[in-house]
Amino acid sequence: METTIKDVAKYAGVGVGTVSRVINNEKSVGAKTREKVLEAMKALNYSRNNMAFRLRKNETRIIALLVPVINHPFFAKLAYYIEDEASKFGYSVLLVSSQQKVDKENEIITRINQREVDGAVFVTHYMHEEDDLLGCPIVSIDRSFGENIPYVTSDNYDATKNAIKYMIDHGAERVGFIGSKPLVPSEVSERERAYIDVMEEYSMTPRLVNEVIQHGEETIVVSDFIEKYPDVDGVFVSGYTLSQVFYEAATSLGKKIPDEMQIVSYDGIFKQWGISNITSVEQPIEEMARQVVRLLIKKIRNEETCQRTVLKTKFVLGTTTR
Amino acid sequence: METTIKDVAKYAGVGVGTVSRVINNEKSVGAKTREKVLEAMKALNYSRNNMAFRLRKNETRIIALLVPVINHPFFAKLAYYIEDEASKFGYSVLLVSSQQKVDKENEIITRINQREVDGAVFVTHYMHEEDDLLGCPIVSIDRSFGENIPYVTSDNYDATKNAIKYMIDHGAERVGFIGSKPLVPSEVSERERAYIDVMEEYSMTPRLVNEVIQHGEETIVVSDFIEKYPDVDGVFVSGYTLSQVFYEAATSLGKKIPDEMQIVSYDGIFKQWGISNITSVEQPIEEMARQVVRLLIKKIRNEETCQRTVLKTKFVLGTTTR
DNA sequence: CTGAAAGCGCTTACAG
DNA sequence: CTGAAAGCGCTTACAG
Repeated sequence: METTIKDVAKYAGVGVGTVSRVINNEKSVGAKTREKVLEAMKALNYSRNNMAFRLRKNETRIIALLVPVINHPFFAKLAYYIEDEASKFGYSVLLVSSQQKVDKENEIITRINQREVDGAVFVTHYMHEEDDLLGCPIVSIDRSFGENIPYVTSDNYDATKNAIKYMIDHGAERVGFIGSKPLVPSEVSERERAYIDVMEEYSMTPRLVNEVIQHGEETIVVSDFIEKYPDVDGVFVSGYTLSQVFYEAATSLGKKIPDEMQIVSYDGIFKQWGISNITSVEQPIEEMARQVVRLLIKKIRNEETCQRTVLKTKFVLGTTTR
Repeated sequence: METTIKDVAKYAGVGVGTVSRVINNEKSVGAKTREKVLEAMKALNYSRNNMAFRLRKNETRIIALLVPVINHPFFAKLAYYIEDEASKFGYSVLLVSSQQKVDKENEIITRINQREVDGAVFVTHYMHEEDDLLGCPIVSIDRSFGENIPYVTSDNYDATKNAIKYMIDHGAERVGFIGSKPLVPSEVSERERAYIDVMEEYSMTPRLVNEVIQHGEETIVVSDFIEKYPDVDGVFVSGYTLSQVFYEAATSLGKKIPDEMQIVSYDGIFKQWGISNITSVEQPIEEMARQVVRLLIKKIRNEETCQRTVLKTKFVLGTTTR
């Protein structure tokens, strides 16, 4: 039905090998022969069957992107740049949302082992045995699954420290921290550590809530925090959704921002999404995306990679700090 | 290197056909034989090479999703539900951002013709010859490329009409319309038509800007509009980004909303993205996504499909109407 | 119930 | 420069 290399060969009166060579632009083909083949291809409207190509070459030229949800500013932006970067290397991106379900994650791991993809970017919240993950090269963001899995992250510790000090320098005296505790060892935990260190350095009492938060439970955690620490006048919020919820909760409680309460968020800025103007530590998402793809390509090609890449964040002033 | 069906067969002391039958859960295999094969598979840590499988079956079990950008609430949400629905049918989603570039779109069309995917969802703004698009089944959103390409849309005309009447009923006397004109015939144009019809019905003067807007140019168009029609007291904004920009511009111009100016947006609501509370015609994105996938699966299976599917929107009151 | 063989559409040594 | 042939790892009639 579909025209194959054989049809083209017959039409052009050459062998299939020759057709293949023309398709792949090999120089070792006579001008006249090439001409004939090209004509035949056009006449028969031939296009290569990539499934066969891939089987033969044993590569899919596809990488998987596993995110908790794509429907989220951070991951959507990440996906955008990952796709863009991957396409520069001739790779396509298979999108997989784990929906924060562990079996969904395992499903994709199975498919990786079945060589549906040449490699994968893992942005995920569950534990996996490193051994299960060796079906293909993997890179990750913000966390490591093991020695063989490089990852990209941002300067969580320093950035958080600076952000908190900024609030203190600008008058905050009772600074709190609210975050969603990662389920697994993750660089995100550095934010909490930074907070605690600053509190110690300034001899301030920590006002800290850092729990495992399920998607949708942000509101509860925020009200708990506000109830527990009604006197805070500066808050570091770790994470985008949380910062949105916190901002809304604080304003609807009648807090004057930033006069009565300052807010800084890690990851709170998505101007293009029309989101409110919270002072934020902005992650270099584009750069993270591109780096992670380049790392993955290197892994696929069996080249040396750096196990941990730390990128610089940017402190962006909004209207929620003095 | 990787263990194949042959290795398993040898290990289990059976033929490769038998192994294949076990893998595919065919009943016609003796219990003991099955046992042996299963053991061998486990012992050798076998997993099927899907590239070979696909070549043999002539299907990739992948569908492509072509969007202008994934980094946008509407498309991200769409992608989320498309992936979810597709996975129910055993399909994966290949993500392709056209970045609003016509050559990027053509690139993916080529790849479709190369049988990288079994089908595609096209959400795109450029013209394409229907003939070029017949490499595999395609479905679309909001527009039709031709008789062979079914699409899903929302009730643009009725919803817009109702929304505008709502503003008029609530006191608006000089109602404007601002939108981004589609480059191609699209159901989105029904919004403009609805606006014009209402203006006529009420004998009101149209205050209309509907241009082709490049990504990033929204601000200019909005200021043009405001300059051109400084007296509007009600505006229908077609599209998400535009509505964000418009809302910001209006407030920063000191317009009292909704007292001096009402705003209704098509597609302006993305609560989970922390976006402001604009009265909106809300598209049933989840349902659109699921329908579009089901249509595509039907096309792939050569079943009958409905060429045009119209889904109901919801009018959601926010704080920008009286 | 099971094995040997053909074939999916390509690529790639191997000869010439 | 080019053709015939083997083979990528599967599935699936075909015989038995």
